[in-house]
Amino acid sequence: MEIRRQDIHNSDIPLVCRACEARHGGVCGALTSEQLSELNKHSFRNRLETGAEVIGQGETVVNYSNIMRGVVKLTKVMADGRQQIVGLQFAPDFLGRPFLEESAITAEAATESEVCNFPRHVLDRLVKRTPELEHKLHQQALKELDEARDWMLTLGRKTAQEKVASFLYLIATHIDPESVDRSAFELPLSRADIADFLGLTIETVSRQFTKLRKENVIRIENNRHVTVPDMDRLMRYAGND
Amino acid sequence: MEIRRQDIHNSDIPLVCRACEARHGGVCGALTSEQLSELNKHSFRNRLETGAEVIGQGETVVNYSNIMRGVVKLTKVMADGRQQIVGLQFAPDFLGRPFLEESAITAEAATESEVCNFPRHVLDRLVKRTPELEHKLHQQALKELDEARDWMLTLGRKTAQEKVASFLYLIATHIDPESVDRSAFELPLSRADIADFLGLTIETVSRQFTKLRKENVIRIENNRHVTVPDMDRLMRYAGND
DNA sequence: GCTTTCACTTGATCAAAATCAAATGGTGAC
DNA sequence: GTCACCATTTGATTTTGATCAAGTGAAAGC
Repeated sequence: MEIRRQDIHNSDIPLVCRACEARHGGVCGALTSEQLSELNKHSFRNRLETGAEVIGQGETVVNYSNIMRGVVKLTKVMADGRQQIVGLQFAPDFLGRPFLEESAITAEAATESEVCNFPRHVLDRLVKRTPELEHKLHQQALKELDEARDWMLTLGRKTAQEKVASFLYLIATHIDPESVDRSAFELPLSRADIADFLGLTIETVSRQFTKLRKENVIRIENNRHVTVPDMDRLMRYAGND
Repeated sequence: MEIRRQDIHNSDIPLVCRACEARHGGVCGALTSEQLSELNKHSFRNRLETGAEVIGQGETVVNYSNIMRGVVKLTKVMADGRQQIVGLQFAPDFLGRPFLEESAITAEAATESEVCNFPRHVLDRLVKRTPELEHKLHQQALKELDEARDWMLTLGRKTAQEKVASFLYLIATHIDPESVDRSAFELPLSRADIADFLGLTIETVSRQFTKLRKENVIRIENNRHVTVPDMDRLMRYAGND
């Protein structure tokens, strides 16, 4: 089902939206120029330091957001502090759980990021009047569901080595959607975050990195910069044949 | 956001739909009587034996379904046969992944079940014309996403005992939505399926059942019938404080 | 009635990852 | 330059759950 690109004059579009990448890839692409103007009146952008919280588990949702730049992690915590990252969102993803007052997860910036926020009630009103917008949000939810289920297989059935390789493969294919060369990238997560994403400890993550490095599956510089000489080989290590 | 119940005369509704529970709880509730009649022309019901496959991983999706009765498990398999259940669907859930040709998962009956099937292209056409229907499907996708993320925490961070307790709690609260007394129920899954749902082996699942039984958290008869004397206690064993 | 089969349980041993502990290496403050 | 701090790595040991193997019990077939 192809979506017809709306023929809108750039001059009708709010200034800040014109150069926005999320406008075409993200949910704003479903809006007419008037709707965009309306939404823009209530929206504001902000920069997030690494670790800055967008919304906390159990808190009342005030805003939805579009990620303009950076990586946002979605986490769940248990009462005793055990933590699991249940999703990673990359620009230009929509951030938020429509139709619920209270957030079941914490969202926080994994890297220095920039987001564009809209009040929940404004977007909710817009969704009711704009089937195309609901369709976009529906597609986003389905994409996240597919990703969550893929990751459930990783969490439930893969070995530590396969998990770490799966993580590297995920980052390689998601960090920079435009880039042709996916063989070199910066890890957006610390070892502790990676452990929380994979259901492992930081020690095990570190050991598996060392092992993959010694087997020449990856090269690592400065802890964060990774090079993958053979992506298919990494994929095999990840158990995705 | 409350959805106005459509004021439809029963006489306009297809005979088979009149007594259908999924009509109000499920996606059909979003349809007018004409739309329901239209959809009904192309739909058919069938009974599924335990283990019967609704759709296989990698196959082309021909039908969507509503679960009328029973429990359907959604699984993913790796090339070497390792398997993970990534979702359990209970009546009257909608079954299917809108907008994708190829299924990323296998869906099969965990118990003897009954489903109502509609051809994909018929429902897809209806979705485009019926925002209310897309809204229902969107809500269903979001519900499944919430459940998937809850389960990711279970898979990634809980101990074997907490996992088994979490499974029992999940079944207790989902198997019979109408029932007030949730303290006695039949397990819809074999030990092997439970292991695949929890990312464990059958031996570990069995041992944890024995342990929970010895600690009087549950009682078990005939392997499948479970009684929970204290649901809050089970919840604590599941790590959900 | 007896055997076969299948699901489940129980026991013994093993291995993978967690835990506990210490070392390394880089960065920023002074 | 030195110190303090933090993230990461590496090493030793322990624990949890997997694996291998044998048993039990109930239902189905002959």
